[in-house]
Amino acid sequence: MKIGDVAKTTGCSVQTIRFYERKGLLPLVDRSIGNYRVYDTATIQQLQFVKQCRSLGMSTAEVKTLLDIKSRPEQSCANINTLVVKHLQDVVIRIQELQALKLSLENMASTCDDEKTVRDCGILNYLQA
Amino acid sequence: MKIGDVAKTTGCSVQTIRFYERKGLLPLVDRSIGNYRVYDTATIQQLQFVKQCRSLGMSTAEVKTLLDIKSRPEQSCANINTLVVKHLQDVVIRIQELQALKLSLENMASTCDDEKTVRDCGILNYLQA
DNA sequence: GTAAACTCTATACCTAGTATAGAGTCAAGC
DNA sequence: GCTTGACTCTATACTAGGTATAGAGTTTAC
Repeated sequence: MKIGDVAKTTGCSVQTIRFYERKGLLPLVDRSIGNYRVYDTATIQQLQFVKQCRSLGMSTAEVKTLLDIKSRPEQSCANINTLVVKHLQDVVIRIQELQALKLSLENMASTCDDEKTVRDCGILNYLQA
Repeated sequence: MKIGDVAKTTGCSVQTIRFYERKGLLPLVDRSIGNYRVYDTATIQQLQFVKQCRSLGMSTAEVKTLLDIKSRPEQSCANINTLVVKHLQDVVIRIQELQALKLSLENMASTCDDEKTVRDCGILNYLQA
């Protein structure tokens, strides 16, 4: 399978696939005579794994860590749990931050309507306070 | 006031202040004989305005737009409201995305504990499905 | 045989800063 | 007057996670 086909199959762009390879999230695959990348099933599955992790908001560093752990199937999976729980905590914190932000913005938005001049704008007043 | 004092006063770093100047969020201020930036009160207030907007999650482009509008005090402030409401909507959408993400992560985390091997890890299984 | 579609590498761009290097400036102490 | 340390200057490189190009080579269809 060539990179364009892999892109269609997985929904990742061709550039993104090459980017993941450079980042070490995908192995250096074999090349054809014309120097085209040739993908095997295992690598395509790994790309789907990476994509899934990324869609769950993990950083490439986190994904790389997971891939490392994944390559040692006999060991304990405790550090996988740790990583996921840590990531989950980060998401919870981010949600809290954004909810606080939302309150501030709603607060601010309520101080003005469309029928004032810039000089008398409640929002601008809020922002300057 | 020199840039270091402005940094202390506002809580922005010296580099960030210069960065904002380059981005057009701050004017090109006067220079001393030794080519040091000399800040007046209005510019310091503008920096505080920028900082406040940024702390509300606005992009520098949004802040620049606000500054532009702010400079025409006689006009209607309708587009300020529009900008803020749009930004608020973005925040709400982001919160929803993160909440969906949180559910997925919790779901995934619940499929495994620390007492399995990597081979049998519920989380990895989930990520590969 | 040629044209279109594909792939290759390398490089630049994006956001919102942060972190350096190397040079110049200023104020205090001696 | 001279040195030392703290400050400032510009320019450049780096971060994450890609995206977008340029210019060259390859493959495929007709």
